[in-house]
Amino acid sequence: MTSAVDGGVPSHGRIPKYYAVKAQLLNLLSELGEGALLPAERDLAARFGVSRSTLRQAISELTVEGRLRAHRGQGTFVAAPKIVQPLALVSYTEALREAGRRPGRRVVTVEEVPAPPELGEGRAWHLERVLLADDEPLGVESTYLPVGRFPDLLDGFDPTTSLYAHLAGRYGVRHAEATERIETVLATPRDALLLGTNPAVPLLLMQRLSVDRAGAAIEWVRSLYRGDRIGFETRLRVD
Amino acid sequence: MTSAVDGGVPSHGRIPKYYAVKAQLLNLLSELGEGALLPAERDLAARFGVSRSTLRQAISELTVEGRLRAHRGQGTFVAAPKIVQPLALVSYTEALREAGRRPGRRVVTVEEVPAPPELGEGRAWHLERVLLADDEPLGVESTYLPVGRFPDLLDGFDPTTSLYAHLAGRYGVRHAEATERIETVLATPRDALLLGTNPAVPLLLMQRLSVDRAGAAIEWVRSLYRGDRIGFETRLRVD
DNA sequence: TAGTGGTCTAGACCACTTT
DNA sequence: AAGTGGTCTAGACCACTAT
Repeated sequence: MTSAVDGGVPSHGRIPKYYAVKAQLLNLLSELGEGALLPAERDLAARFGVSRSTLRQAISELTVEGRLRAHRGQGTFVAAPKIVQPLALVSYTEALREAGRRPGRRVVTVEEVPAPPELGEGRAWHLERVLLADDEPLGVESTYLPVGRFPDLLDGFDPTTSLYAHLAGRYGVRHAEATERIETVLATPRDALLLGTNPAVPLLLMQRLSVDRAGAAIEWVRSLYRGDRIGFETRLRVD
Repeated sequence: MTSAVDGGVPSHGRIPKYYAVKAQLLNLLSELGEGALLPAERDLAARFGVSRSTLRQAISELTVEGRLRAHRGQGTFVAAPKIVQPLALVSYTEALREAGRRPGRRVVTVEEVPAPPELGEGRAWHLERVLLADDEPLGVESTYLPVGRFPDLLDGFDPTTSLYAHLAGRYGVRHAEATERIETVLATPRDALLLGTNPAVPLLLMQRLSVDRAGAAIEWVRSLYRGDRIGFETRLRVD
């Protein structure tokens, strides 16, 4: 049986030229193999008989999908597969190690600011860090913590190490529960600089509000992950 | 305190022109308000003193972010806010009703196919449906179910209604647990047609494998949601 | 038929990296 | 200096929608 039930869906229109080019590029990628250098855009455009703009639209989509990686001044390379990270209350360090990658962090900002609304009134520490996997940017993470609860947070804390480990060790804090929201957004020029990508690449925006066993808000985290390099996995149970 | 710890992040380069245009458009959007018709692309390009291509790059990003919605032949409109759907083992029907929207489905395909590897050997039913919210496409969902377990699935099942309700009512099936993976991808021309969007819009790809209380695989689902119209929310607990 | 967004072209200049 | 990807332009044609 292969009956198709019509539902009012329009028939396939003509296929845009850049999409045919994308299909040809996919063949080329599998021939070249991971890590290989792609021919220059101007050469590929000539080979496929399209303008450079049209070729770039195809390359742009493959970049978004994580199949290609462009380096200004160098060229475009066939990329490695995406990382899959569990969606759970574990630290970035732990999760990445289990995925067989080398975690790292680069501190961008440490400052005290008015608390974001999610944490209520008062002041908050703002810690902004670029998350690295094998020394390459995977995401940028902004963590906000209430100053009232952690007044001396910065004493003896190395911001390139695990914050979760520090909170547990120094304050005995246990993350009990969190609400997390996931959506796609585009990079701002600032995000793009931090992530080493271009503004047209979609990111996974994750916003998390964590509470401890007493129900008090511990942290609010806003993370942007490169959609071309990472996906997330979770287990769902019936309540 | 507002000390910034240097982490080797490059200083801001020059801002691309399309990004300045995007900022101007954002101002315009808040003046116009939800549902308003935007001036034509050629007029906006003239107003901002840029080429139509550059204006379109700005408009394209705002479309991806869900702030604008383009209709070919009609114009571009200021969009409504994103839907937020809980990430849980509840049916689409239920979840959307709770979000205050009117759920709907449009059947694209009903067929019997070789089972996808996730379901093991054998044959599978493939049910492909466009998910609607207030009559507009929100996503496209492909569900695969083992024919061996549900041999007479199609008898007395209206594919425009809830599959979960049918499985529970006819077979007494309880979804006990699922593994779900989330990432971003781009639409193919076929997806774009089904979703009424253009291929440059990133989608949220969700792949779910559900098992019953006995641990047997019940279904494998591959869903594509429009990233400009929906986000997902989940609650995390420490094990 | 007129106006809209979607696609495509040929050419230009830029910032960046390598030689 | 030469080559790369990133941005931008002016103009063209298309499919679609409304009148």
